[in-house]
Amino acid sequence: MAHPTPGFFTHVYRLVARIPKGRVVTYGQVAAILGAPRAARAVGTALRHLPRPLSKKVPWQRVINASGGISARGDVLRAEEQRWLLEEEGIKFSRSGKVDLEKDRWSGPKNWKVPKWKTKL
DNA sequence: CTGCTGACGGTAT
DNA sequence: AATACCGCCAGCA
Repeated sequence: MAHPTPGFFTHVYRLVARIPKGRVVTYGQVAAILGAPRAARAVGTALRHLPRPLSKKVPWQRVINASGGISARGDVLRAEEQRWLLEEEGIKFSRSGKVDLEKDRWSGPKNWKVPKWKTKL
């Protein structure tokens, strides 16, 4: 079909693309905004598979974990780059490497319509 | 359909 | 504070 229903990953990319520079959101937040409050892990999976070409349009570095930290999960190189990119846009990290979510968290788009994607089960 | 795999998150230790 | 568990879930073999 010419207009296939966008999958979950696509919605993740579309939302992340709207995060303002200098602000951050958690994986769980992204999931909740998309209408799947328990799919935080799937959001992480989506970003892990972010197509190279899209990395220029999608500010993946602005998505962090619920503790305000960067999820390394083995990929230390990426983690370092992520922190560097965030500091580059003004985000400050505590001595323990945490972002101040109280101050830098983005609450999500205004007048947001929860999307729907091909559901399973 | 079954059974993995994670850039998660909450709880318990 | 740091680990360890465990439930969740979209994708994919």
